[in-house]
Amino acid sequence: MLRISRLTDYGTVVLAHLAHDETEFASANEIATATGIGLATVSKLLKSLGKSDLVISTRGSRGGYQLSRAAGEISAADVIDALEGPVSITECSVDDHTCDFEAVCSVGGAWQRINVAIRRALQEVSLVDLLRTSSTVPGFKFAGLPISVEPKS
Amino acid sequence: MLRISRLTDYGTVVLAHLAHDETEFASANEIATATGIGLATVSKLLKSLGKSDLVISTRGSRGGYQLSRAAGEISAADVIDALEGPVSITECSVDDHTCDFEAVCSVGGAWQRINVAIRRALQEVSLVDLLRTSSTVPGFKFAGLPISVEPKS
DNA sequence: CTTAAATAGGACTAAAATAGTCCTCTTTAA
DNA sequence: TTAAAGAGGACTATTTTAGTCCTATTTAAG
Repeated sequence: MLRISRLTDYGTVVLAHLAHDETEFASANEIATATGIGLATVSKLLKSLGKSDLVISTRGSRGGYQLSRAAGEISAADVIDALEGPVSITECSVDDHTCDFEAVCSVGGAWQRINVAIRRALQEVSLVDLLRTSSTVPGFKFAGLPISVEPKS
Repeated sequence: MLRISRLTDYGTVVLAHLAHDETEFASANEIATATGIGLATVSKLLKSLGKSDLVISTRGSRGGYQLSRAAGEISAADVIDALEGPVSITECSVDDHTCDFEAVCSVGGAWQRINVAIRRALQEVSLVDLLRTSSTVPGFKFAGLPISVEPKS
């Protein structure tokens, strides 16, 4: 447990596609086809990512999405923030301390420190790292046949 | 987001109580009273913590719970493992890679590295740290009156 | 100037996880 | 023998999450 939601995971895949497509521009449809994630879901993700300025959208016919900045400048923390809201490991560490048990709670501050440590780990990994790793895990096979890790549309 | 469940948070409070009670022994009832968490919930937590050998139970009248080892030897990771199962930031990093999208997924390994970093952060914080922090956050007040951070039963 | 391909923004539903409660059984001290 | 505890589950309600769908807007191209 202690995991990111599946949508956030997908969001990373979507961003990775954009980071890695040589044109660095693609429609939701293209991304859905390339990644195997449903169009509606990809679309929803891209809208959220747009609100957080991780992608830039172009509307209208021939529209699509592109990364708002270099892949190296987008961290895992950015993605989680965009799709799940700010990282905070406990409820009480989220906003202005509205925990009912605060008076009685003998825990507390240490979670904040853990939070900082986790956040640092998440900030130190960028989309580039996420891509680089995948290329070092080659040779996936299906039914005995090697298949492309990144199907080009 | 990316947070531990509320029950895990409570679990930490429960363990902190045991770590900090000078007798280091208490019944579920006493802990519930002291912490303000419902008895049934405390009871459930302690049962789970017992299964993972973080606490030792004594059955029968005058029974109760105590920590199975020194508070310094119980890490936040232990608590999360006990109450939520092993930490793994993505679904695909959990067990034997049963992700449907693996063929198409260009992400992957980097999450594992993040996972390791998070786990390390969680392992480096023990119950002792969780307690120590609370004592450095003194002077909590309710309705203008300072109240004890740890109400003795 | 019309059409088709896109994104924007929500509303909505179904499924899954979570929190919390409750019941029955066993153990053990008094 | 009784009462106070824990053990182990079953169960329910709530909340969160995932996924879909609908309508409006934007824009390139014919």
